[in-house]
Amino acid sequence: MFNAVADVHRREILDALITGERTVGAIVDDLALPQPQVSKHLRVLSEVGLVRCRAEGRRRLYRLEPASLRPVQEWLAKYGRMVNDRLDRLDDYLKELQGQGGTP
Amino acid sequence: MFNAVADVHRREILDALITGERTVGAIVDDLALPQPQVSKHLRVLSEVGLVRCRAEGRRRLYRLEPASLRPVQEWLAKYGRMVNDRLDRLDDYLKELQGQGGTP
DNA sequence: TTGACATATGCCGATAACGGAATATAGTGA
DNA sequence: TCACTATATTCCGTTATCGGCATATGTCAA
Repeated sequence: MFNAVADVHRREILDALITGERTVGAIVDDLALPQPQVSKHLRVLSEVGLVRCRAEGRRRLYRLEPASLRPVQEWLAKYGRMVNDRLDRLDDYLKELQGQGGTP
Repeated sequence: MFNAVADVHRREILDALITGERTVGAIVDDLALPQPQVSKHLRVLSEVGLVRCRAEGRRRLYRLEPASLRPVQEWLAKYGRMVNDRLDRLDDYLKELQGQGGTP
């Protein structure tokens, strides 16, 4: 799951699916990646449940299954307040400023 | 960055640092990992800025730098509403229920 | 059925990641 | 200085990953 999201191209594929269902070919065009690679990445994303496939004629429509991102979101949530709260680093900033002196 | 977080042990190390600064030895004890591995993981985390090191005598105190998680958080935020919004999957649930019938 | 299109799969080579064991470095106290 | 503790680094073997290419599978259209 975390691993699936760790790959840039996989994230790009997910991003491309935000707007809705998309054909493999459409994704290929969007990302300018070779088609076999896109298929392989879609397979990985599919295996971890981040994406779902629906066949329509000879094309396959992939769509996001964003609920599968919840583990990531939940893990991140533990840090969420700290990430946003810039006051956490205020003392660090002060220390750094003191260490460097006012004018370089 | 995403890669650093993709590793289970690295996530565990980060988790161990949530409560505050910690010695390498303390982390080793917490996670029951061999010390060289912990040091290596800390190096990786350090290189992407997720963690900061402070020397005190012969020990090194590592602490979180949670602001470095912001890229992850921002990327995830694009899906955030969908992840939480269970209504997104309502139609899926309905379809599944219809497909399975009421009583197995 | 044949041929064109859409997608998936298999195979290969290069490279990176991870774990393990040994060892190096650095600080501490006698 | 010497021994000891704490941490980092190196080397190595194994395994996973990714990209590229070729090819298989399946589907439409005529």
